[in-house]
Amino acid sequence: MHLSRDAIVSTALELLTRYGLADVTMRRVATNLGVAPGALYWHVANKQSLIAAMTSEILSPVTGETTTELVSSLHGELTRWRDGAEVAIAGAAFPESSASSDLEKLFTSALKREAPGASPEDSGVAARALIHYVLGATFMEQSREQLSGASPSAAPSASNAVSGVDTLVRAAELMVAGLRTL
Amino acid sequence: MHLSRDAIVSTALELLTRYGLADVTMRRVATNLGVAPGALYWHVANKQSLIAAMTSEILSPVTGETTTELVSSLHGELTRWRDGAEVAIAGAAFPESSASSDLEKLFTSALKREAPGASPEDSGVAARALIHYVLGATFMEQSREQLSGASPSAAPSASNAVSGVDTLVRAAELMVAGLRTL
DNA sequence: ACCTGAACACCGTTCAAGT
DNA sequence: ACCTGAACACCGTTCAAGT
Repeated sequence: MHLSRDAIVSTALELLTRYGLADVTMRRVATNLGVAPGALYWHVANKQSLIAAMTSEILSPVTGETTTELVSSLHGELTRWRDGAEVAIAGAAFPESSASSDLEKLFTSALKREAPGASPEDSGVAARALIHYVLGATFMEQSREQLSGASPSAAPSASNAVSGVDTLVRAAELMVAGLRTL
Repeated sequence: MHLSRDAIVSTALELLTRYGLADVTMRRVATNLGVAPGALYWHVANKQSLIAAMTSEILSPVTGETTTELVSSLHGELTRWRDGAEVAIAGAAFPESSASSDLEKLFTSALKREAPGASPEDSGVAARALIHYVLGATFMEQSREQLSGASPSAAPSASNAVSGVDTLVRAAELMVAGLRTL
């Protein structure tokens, strides 16, 4: 059935946006491709590596020169997908995908530009802290959306005043200020 | 069978340390208590809320006056349990447990003490950023341990030089410095 | 009030056998 | 090389019925 790894990944991403991560199962992906469940395992090692591949796809458009831009871009790409942060957290924990180390490089070099005096170690620490913050905060943001049954594309409710892009950007500013003074 | 919510939670935590989160299933918890699977649902709403209760138990010993102490304490309690960070991330996303807001208060007040000039909003942002960093970094730490099949109680390998408590503490110092200068 | 029995509607993964 | 059929060993959750 000219099944391919790419076809599997994009079908998984379709199921993700339509039904959420809980309904992205190997069996449903297979059914959606008109194929037996076992057929997937010729192209993909296991479900974990499929999620890692989805993560790469989700994170690949992230760009930006400044940390502020990178933080907003990352948050934007995560919220563009249903359960995007949850996928990225699960996918980043699985190496073999360079998705998270690519992200780390982007953030680290932006921080080096904005705080040239800081040591490479400190820039790396700050980069990872910011990335984990965006992932974690966006995950909690999306979890609460799901519990309250709200649609993510709706007008931003006042309830997520504590989250949102603004506080993420503010964390980036704090990190840069810290790098400059230490 | 004098089944209770507490008994369920502590059995779940036993299974966690012995077999890992993937093997903490409602059915196994029930079997371990000598009870039918459905019996659990009289004391616990669902698996999600059981994990939230486990999270409260894991995070409750976290203490510290300074952010450095809090960061090490949080990292310590998470690594004391197999898959501790994964449980905490899943549990924190589920409200109804005050575990994560308690943690937020501890971190926020420590930051206020160390950077009294900062606004309450900034202290909150910094607190959440640090908490998410510790959770995320520890999760990746523990994921890699599992993949390499190493025991967590073994001597710290050189491979996790990038993670560990030191970089987490350093992030706390950067955050405090940022709060002081902004 | 609390628990059992039994079902419902699923999972991820493997692997002989086919083409 | 790539896929099917069919199985293995499970899941979370519900709910009538019992005590």
